[in-house]
Amino acid sequence: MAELKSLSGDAYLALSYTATGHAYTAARGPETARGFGASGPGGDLPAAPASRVPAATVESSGEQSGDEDDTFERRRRRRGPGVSVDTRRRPREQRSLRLSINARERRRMHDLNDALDGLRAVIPYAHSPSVRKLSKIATLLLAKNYILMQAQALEEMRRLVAYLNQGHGLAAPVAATPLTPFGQAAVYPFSAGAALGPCPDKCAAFSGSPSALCKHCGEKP
DNA sequence: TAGGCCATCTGGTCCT
DNA sequence: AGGACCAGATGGCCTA
Repeated sequence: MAELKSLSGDAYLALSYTATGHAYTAARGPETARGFGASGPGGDLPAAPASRVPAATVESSGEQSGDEDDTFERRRRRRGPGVSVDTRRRPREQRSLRLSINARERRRMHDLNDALDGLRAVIPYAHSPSVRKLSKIATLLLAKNYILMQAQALEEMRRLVAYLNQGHGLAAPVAATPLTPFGQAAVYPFSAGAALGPCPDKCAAFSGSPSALCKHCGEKP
């Protein structure tokens, strides 16, 4: 269960992926080794770590490479002629335009990844070098659930304020459901108190329902 | 080795 | 026309 161990114990408890029922995991290689490096020799082409770059990418990314046309043609043949960038352009112009489009797309994806990194930075899970980075899908799902939890916390807070404004003291219970101060324990998705659940990995401890992200969900404790 | 996750390339579509 | 966005294809790396 390394996937879930890679997160703080309860990080996944509210996580589920019901749309397709797929069991996503957070298992990943050490992301620190990836990163996005400085621009490569091709100008604005980022120097993606060679270890992650497909061979064809390496060839076609280097604008100065003598093999790039071969690679381009190979890919074009593989995919069939299709509609090239602009059939009225000369091949050299086509190639140049294609490279520019590729670079733009690469930048766009890097921006997207930067935004995801920003999201990872603000959602609560164990951030440490020994913990794998959340996958993209896990990041989005966790963020969604975190937002929902925060909204719920806000609502609890409003109820508490309204209650206090009616002249009641803090000593009295606010609602039928017992609340720890400010109701946080009831709404915070990763509280240590939510350690009991049907899943051996405690992933369903908070939501009370098995997480599709946890392979151990449904197993007998 | 299979499965998960990812980066990149590519063609298509829509928008400005 | 050019840029942004999207989805499919491909191949590499990592882990169980």
